[in-house]
Amino acid sequence: MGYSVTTPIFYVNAAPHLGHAYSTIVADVLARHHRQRGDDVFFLTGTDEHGEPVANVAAERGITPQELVDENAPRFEAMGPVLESSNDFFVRTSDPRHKTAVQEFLTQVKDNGYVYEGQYEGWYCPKCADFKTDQEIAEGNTCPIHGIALIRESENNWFFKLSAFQEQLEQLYADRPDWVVPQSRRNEALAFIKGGLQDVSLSRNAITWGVEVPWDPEHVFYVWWDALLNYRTALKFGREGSDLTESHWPPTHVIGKDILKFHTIYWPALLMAAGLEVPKRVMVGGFLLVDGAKMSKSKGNVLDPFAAIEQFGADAVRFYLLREVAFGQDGSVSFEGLKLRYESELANDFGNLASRSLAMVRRYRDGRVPDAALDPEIAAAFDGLGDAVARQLDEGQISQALETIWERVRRLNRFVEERAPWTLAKAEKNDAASPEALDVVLHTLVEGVRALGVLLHPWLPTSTETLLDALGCPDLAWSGTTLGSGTPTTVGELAPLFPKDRAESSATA
RNA sequence: GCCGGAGUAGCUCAGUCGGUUAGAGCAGCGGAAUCAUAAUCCGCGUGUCGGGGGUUCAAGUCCCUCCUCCGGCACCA
Repeated sequence: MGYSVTTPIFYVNAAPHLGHAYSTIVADVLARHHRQRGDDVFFLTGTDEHGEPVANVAAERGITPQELVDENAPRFEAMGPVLESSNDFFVRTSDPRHKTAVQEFLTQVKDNGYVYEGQYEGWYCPKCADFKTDQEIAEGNTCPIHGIALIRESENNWFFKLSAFQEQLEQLYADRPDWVVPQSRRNEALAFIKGGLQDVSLSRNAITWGVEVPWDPEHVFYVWWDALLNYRTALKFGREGSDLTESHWPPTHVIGKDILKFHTIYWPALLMAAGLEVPKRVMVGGFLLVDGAKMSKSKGNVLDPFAAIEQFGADAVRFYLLREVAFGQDGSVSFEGLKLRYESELANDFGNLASRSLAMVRRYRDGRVPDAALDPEIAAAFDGLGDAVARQLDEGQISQALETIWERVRRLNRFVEERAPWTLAKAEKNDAASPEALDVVLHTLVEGVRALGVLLHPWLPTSTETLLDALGCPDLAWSGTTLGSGTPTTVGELAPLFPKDRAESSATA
């Protein structure tokens, strides 16, 4: 079954930062999870390269827009491997294949009767050669960049008939209440729709850095339409030798709350205008805050994801961001918080659970996992777990899914204390007990740790593979989340998955 | 201003259709144990469930009102 998941495509004007990394990690968790389920996954990310801001920066630097984006896009592409992102393709909107597909798509929308010519009126800066939005206008009706007075101007413009989709959009939200998650964002979008939709401009003729309107070459498409269409166009050429347009539509989108309107109103309307199915689901994330304020470079207190990864590893940073901040809400992150969760949860809870489990099998059974029954209490605690986690991920409850799994991490540590294998081992030595009791404990424990490795793989891709290799059970298939389905027979050496000395060295922040 | 959401232990939050002594994690204090990365486990909270009023046999959970905070209110990538 085809499954496609996307991040927003990143605007190449600035350098990659934590926010970009966050969206990528969330989408990667979904992508990896679906691969485990056996889906044919296409995970797409990329860069948005057109529009006025890029053209402006290029002009200031005396280079062409294309030169600028060719310089910046690779920095975003390079972020993927650092984060252990498993994206299948990296789309760039300046790619000629994308541009052609955008033109075809929007021509179809026009042929379907949803595009017309009209007048766009607004405040215009002659130096920027573009219109300013109300929020952009500086004191005294001046340009925020050039400080000169803005003039009221209008230009011929192609419009998209958004208003024609008022009812269909309302129907969509009524039929599929969880189309946009979390609920609060869905309500926000719906309220906007109910407020009455006006048509929106589809093109600009004041600027040239964009995709040319095929039926009116003086215009380029307004960058948002061009950008949104990447989700569709990349399916054509994103996988060498095959066209995924049919098999991988509709996609699941991961976005940030700042681009809600484009993805939950404009985008589905545009797809309706083309006669296509709307996205499967839009998962809306919040902002990561530093000291309670939105991150800003000027504050200099930003948690630098790349420095953090260098010290703690990608797994730890992925885990931390998704664990600390409830997906969908704003949340504060810090270097101290990362260190705390690394030590208490990754090293002490999970890493140490793996260490102690394997160590006991080696110590008491020479590294051979005894063939025995599963402890009924632990079997019950794991019953239905894979399905529960899968359901939570499908519903965008990324944080809850991780918590659901973590309850079992704690449960297994408690199990060790309850059964005290070391006591059973002593009793066995004194011929006071049969080996069966200890066999059951060790077998259950190792099997539980293996299942956790499969369950946690989307969040901790590298360390879970190390763990599963040590158990001789590298299979990541989601069916392996069922207790008793894997059953390691021997255990190998396992170095600490999350060594504490990594947390020792001082913070770079 | 209008619309929406939220205000629960020091911190971050769960609390399903209203129903037994309001929960978890973290931090703190005390203890047990020793398989393990000095890692784990157990015990310990007199919390005005934002204030006030109301409905009900019964309200964190419904209604009203006030206070505080956040988000949205159209073309910002």
